[in-house]
Amino acid sequence: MITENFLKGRRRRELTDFEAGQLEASVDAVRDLPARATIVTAGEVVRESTLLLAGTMCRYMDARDGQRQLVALHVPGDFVDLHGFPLQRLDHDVATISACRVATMPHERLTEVTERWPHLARLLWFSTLLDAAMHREWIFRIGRLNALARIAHILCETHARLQAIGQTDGGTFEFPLTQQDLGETCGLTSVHVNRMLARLRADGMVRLANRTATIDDLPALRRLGEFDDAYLYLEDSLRTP
Amino acid sequence: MITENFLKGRRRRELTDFEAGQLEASVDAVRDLPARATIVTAGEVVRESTLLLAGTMCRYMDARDGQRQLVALHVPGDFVDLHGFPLQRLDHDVATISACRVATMPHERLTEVTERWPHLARLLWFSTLLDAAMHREWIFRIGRLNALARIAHILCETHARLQAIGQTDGGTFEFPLTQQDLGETCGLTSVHVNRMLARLRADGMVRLANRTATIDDLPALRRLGEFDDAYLYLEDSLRTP
DNA sequence: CGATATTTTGACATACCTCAATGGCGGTGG
DNA sequence: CCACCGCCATTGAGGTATGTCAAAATATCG
Repeated sequence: MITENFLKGRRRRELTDFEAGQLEASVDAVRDLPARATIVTAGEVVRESTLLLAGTMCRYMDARDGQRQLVALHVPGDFVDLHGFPLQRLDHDVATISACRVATMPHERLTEVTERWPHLARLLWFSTLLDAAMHREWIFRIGRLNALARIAHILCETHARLQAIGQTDGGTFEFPLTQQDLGETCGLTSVHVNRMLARLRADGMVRLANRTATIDDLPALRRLGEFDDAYLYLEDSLRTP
Repeated sequence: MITENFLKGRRRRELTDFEAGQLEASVDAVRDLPARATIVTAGEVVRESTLLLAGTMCRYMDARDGQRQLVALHVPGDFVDLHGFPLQRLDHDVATISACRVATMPHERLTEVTERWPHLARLLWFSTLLDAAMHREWIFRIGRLNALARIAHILCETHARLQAIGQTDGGTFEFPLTQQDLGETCGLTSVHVNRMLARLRADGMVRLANRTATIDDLPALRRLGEFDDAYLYLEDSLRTP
């Protein structure tokens, strides 16, 4: 089921079977993408939107000196470039991190569907505002937390999001980011990320290896990262107080 | 005209007179707020949305130790809490910086209007995605630029946004943020902001005084802050290449 | 199995923070 | 209208988290 993970585990997800069907019927292609492939470039006009079915993707911006800043990470169920539907063009690049499977929907079709079904339109709008809420949390993370806490925070976030779509096994989940990537999401160098990860490992909080993260002490990690999942708008049953 | 500045100067602003009228008719109150007043608290259920008519507002989040991180600044024409319409509750606080005038619209009314007029709905959606685009730029600014460039960047952004609504006089515009506030938007301490502002002044780029900013060398400031206004989605006539 | 990307480690540099004190400006009340 | 008070800006000295550069060790991929 293509829309299986869309808004899964979110509060107010009232996506009816009918609406899910409307979305499915809007899909014009399902494709497999290799790791490290760019699918949208900043400034380019976007004519379709991409729903991530499997794998990890990211959105990023480049500084003049070529340094990269990630502005979002995406997990299955996310529309990675739905912002391009109302905006028409994107201000950033979108790329895969791991190999991915995606479904695409033409914008014309989304226009029809949203004009016809205002409630579905509101759900799509809602999903883009979840991105915005995560953006805000990232501003907070980078602006106010130190390196150790930033890393703790993004790991908690990813764990919570994957848990919501049933892709965790206790504290273990796929995490295909390199330490370089992690640095680019946290505003740090890969060298410093490496040292901080060593500390988290030594303190018995998390281990990263083989593109897999294992959280050994979630409460401690959440405390350290000042992580409160309210901004993810999850169902109460998925939240940890 | 209450909606005068809404999406003013934005590419694809096709807000018709009729649509503007529908929005105006949705207003249930126009109010004046004092400076430094909080109007929405994180977690609270939001039942109306607020259009800023005059003054400067902000959205922010607090760290455990009480440090504050601004996540958005708002100028006239912005819906400061429209995210609360699809999200129902907000993950951050919303407050005034200067004294402000605002118009409020009940969510029930917005639901009616957007269900009836899908095109207007798309414009409202668009406006929330402008916020998201600015959020991304803030992530980039804080994650990748040094202190001097961060300050240059936010000043360029504010100048461009105020210029779009006709509230600049050449390089001069109202800027009611204290150096403390500026630090909270850039992830810096007020002491360091002070030193950086002194440098920008000495280099003949900007002066801040009396809640007023004066940009003396915009090209240099843009270069320094790596500022490219593409993410503001302005009409071509308002852009500087 | 070689080639390449990623992680790890060390030594050193620096941008930014912290603490603390002083000075200035604006707003308020008498 | 002046004087005071409080917020805000400014300056200095010293500390620290994080960056830079470089090399070695290890994992991954074809």
